[in-house]
Amino acid sequence: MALLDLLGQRWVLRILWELREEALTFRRLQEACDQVSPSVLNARLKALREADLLYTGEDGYALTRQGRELLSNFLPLVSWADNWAQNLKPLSERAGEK
Amino acid sequence: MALLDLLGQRWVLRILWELREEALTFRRLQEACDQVSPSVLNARLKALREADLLYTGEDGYALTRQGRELLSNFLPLVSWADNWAQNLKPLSERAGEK
DNA sequence: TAATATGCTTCTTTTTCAGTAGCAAAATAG
DNA sequence: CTATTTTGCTACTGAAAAAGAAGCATATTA
Repeated sequence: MALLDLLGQRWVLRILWELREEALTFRRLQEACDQVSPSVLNARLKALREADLLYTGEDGYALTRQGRELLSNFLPLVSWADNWAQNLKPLSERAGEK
Repeated sequence: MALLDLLGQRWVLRILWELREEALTFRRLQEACDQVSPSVLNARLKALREADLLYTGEDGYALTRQGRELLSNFLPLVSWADNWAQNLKPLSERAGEK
C-alpha cells in the first residue's frame, strides 16, 4: 500500500522508467520527463532516494538494486501495453466519427 | 508511455487494486480508497473506462479482461513490496535516532 | 579567466484535489 | 402506492500541489 502511494505520485513511475537503462543527470532526467519542473523533480528524487529506489552516483541518478528489481516487474508490461494501445486506438477514433 | 501517464495519475493504481478481487459500487469504491472525493473518483473511472480497463457492470465497477491482465503484472510486486517495506523501515527509524 | 553546465532554490500563476452538500433515479420498505 | 434509503454522480469552495520562469552557487570545460 505504501508502494502504491509512492508510485501513484505524479512522475514517479516515469522517472523510474527513464532510468531503466542508464543513469541520467538532473537536467537530462528533466528533459526526458517532458521538462517537468525542477521543484517537483527534486521532491520526487528525494522521496525515491529515501525509498532506496535510486541514488546519486557518479554520472547522475541511477536505480538501486531495489529500483531495478521493481522496474523489472514492469518490463512484461511493455509488450502488453503495445497491444493495449493498439486495441484502444480504434475506440477513441470511433468516438470522433459520424 | 500513455500507460505510464495513466497509471501515474493519483488514485488510478489504487482503484485498480481495490477492484482486484470483486466488483465494487461507486460508494464502496470510494470507501475503499480512503474516501477519495467523488469528483476525482468519477474522473478516474471515466478515464479507466475509456482505457478499457474497467466497466460498469451489474454489481458496480469491475475490471475488464485487460484490466485483469494489467493487474496480474502487479501481483508479483506484492511479495516484493513486503520485503522492500521491511528493509526500508530501519532506514527511516534510524533517521530519527541519536 | 571566461564560459558553460550542473544541481538545485525561490517565486508566482495555474491546475488539481479535498471536502462538503445535495440532486435525480433506482431500489427497498412499510 | 407512498415514504425512505441507497446509489451514481454533479456542483461548489477552499487548500494543496504542480507548472513555469528566473536565477544562484558550485564544478567543470575551454
